[in-house]
Amino acid sequence: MKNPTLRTWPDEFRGVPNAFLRSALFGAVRKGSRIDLKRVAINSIGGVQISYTGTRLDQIDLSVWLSVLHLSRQQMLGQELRYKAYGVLKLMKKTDTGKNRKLLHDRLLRLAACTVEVVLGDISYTGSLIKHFYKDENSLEYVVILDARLNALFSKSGFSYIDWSIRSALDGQPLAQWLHGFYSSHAKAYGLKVSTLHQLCGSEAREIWKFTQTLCRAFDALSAAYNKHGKSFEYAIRGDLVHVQRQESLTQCRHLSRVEKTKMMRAVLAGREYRSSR
DNA sequence: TTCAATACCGATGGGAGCGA
DNA sequence: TCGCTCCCATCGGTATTGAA
Repeated sequence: MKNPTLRTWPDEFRGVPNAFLRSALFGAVRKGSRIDLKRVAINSIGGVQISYTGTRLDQIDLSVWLSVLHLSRQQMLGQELRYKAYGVLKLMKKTDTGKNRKLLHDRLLRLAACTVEVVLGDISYTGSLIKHFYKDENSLEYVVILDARLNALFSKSGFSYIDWSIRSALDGQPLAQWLHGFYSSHAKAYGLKVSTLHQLCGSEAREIWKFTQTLCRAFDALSAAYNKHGKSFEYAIRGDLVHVQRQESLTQCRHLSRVEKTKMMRAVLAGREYRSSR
């Protein structure tokens, strides 16, 4: 059987499975030591079940993984893919320094050494995020092999596009990056409790008020990043509820438009009055 | 283009202290 | 007791410079 390729997306976006954006798999955790987990259930919503074995992943791991996927998206999964560290760092908008190269190597190791079990309806995936990788010492290239079964996580409605410019603008702010991914995976944002976000993002803050402080800073940063890129993002925290309003992407507008059209047709067929919820 | 060393910056959570 | 502000330690990231 011929190996599949990933779905493709424009250069300014990155495709990410919703299961990963709506869970604490790539958490908004602080810098520093990472704990090792053994088949731990990861907090998630939307009917996604994830269990994880390996070193705790963070937003930098997600950026590295997305960069590898981006470079691999038009090539056959399951085959050797070759990249220079310089190219990957450039794609990640990181400076090409010894520290960052070591960081890249460590993150690739982490992504290759983990095991993720994802179940979403009739879709499931068990395996590492990078099947295999090594550094070719002759050509100084990284040789990466991605599991062909990863393709299952990129079903038509199972993944989202995230704006790479906005994500890059939030570098160094893991919670803001997590929020960006989370809200990018929803065509329409709905009210959520602060405590729910606290669990979903995998924050290590022990007290909710402390997390709320960080959350406000992260939302401010996210809002500024959206504005800088000519888009709007507004939030409000009322009591323990978080409300978000943002400018939807083109694909999400199309999706919402399809949903609205279906609702309208059903209402017309049933002889009911139709009111748009948008 | 690749790699390394160094100094400094800054995001994050922890904890002390304070007032209601 | 709770919620908040402020300060601090940690440690990953950046800037700069230079060599191969």
